[in-house]
Amino acid sequence: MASHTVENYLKALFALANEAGEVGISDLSDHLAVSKPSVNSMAKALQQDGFLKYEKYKPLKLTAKGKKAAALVVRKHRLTEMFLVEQMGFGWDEVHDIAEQVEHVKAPAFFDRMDELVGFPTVDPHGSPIPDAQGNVLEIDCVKLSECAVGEKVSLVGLSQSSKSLLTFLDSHGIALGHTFDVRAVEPFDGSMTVVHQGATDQTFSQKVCERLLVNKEA
Amino acid sequence: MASHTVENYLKALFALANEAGEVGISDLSDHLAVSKPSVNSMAKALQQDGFLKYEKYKPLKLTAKGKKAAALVVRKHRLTEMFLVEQMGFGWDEVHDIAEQVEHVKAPAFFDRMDELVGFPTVDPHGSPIPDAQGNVLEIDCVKLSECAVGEKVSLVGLSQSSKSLLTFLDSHGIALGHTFDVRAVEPFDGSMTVVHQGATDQTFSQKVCERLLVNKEA
DNA sequence: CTACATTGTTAGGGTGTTCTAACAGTCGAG
DNA sequence: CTCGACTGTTAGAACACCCTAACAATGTAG
Repeated sequence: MASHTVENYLKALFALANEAGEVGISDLSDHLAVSKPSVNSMAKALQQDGFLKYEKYKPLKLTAKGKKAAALVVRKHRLTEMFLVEQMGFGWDEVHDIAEQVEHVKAPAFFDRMDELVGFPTVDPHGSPIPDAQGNVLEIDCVKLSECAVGEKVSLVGLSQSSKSLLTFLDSHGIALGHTFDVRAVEPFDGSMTVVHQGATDQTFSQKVCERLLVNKEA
Repeated sequence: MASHTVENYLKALFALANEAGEVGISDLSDHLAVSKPSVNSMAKALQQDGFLKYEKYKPLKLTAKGKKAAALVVRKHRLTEMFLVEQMGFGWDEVHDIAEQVEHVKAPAFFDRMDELVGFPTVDPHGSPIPDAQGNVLEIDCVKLSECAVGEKVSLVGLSQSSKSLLTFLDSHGIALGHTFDVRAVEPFDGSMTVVHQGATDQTFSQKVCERLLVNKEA
């Protein structure tokens, strides 16, 4: 139903709205690498189709219909990533770009079969939740590693805005989802943290890295 | 490189040119369900890009570049079909429409991995040859069942223009690639043929069906 | 409260792909 | 050899999406 382009706008809206709920034209313009006038006119079109609430000079807000449509695109993206990793043997740092394209396929059966073959997962290879077939998204209970205090023991459950370079960095340090960290020290000067990885090796991460690691405080 | 649309034109050109080598504007117009003026202007564009030789009022001819590009699209399509059947458990009658969309993905690694996972096949689930990565197409040695004479023993190696309804028909008669037929009788009135299927059951097919079944005379 | 930086909007234009309506060329049947 | 049927072409317009240039609104810092 929705074009390639519309799906991409919805996905971006969904991603940017996560916390705020509201998105500015410029945010979208940056995120999609498209000019502001383009976003502006697309905003009008999306409102026309009932995906968006839009008033001049006001931030954009997805409607219920828009949220659902966006979640279903995200679902296709994340199921594809999961399938690429689990069934096709790709690395978690290789799958994003491929999924970006496959997600636009219009064939529910294709994604349903992927879902089945990877065992109905709830999170993708980067720990992001996979919306269900109705477009409902499960919230994951986690905090940024950068917000943890010395002495806490946590495990990695996800990444915020995983990028290829972050994934490569993590790979090169032998870090994967589910791994544990004991927070040993936080450097007040630059916010870098020293942790014990998997109860074995000491590693130090910059604040930039720590802000991207989503962890779960262990029971 | 080539857009979605261009890939579809190339694929159609490739399919229609198989025997003739030359294709009329109207053929493409019918095959792609697009108006003749649209085909006309696309023909000019494709020539501009060196995919096509086009002169006013003359049939269209793919150049070497065009043939290769087309073969590579067909390769993506057929590899996808093979993957859908072999790895994802779809029926041979379900895969065409999905592959039609997946074939446009621009990610060589994705198709290379499919190729590997299904064991570098040379034909797709309908017996059509899969062009290699350089765009070379292997010719398959076969004739139409309708051209066989009484007494011949043949095996099914492919289908010409497999459509969903043909595949469903074959499924419902328990017929699959590799199955054997002994030609028992040819009805002169309507060209229908009676054969022994898999050395066991007698079946009668209309001429329409027999023209679509590509078979190999057994050694 | 004004001034500037940021953000958003309008106007106008470009490309790719499609269409319909009208016209022109080609080719076979008589 | 002409006529009609078919095939192909031109002209003109639409839609989706993108852009730049110029202008307007907003909101914050002094």
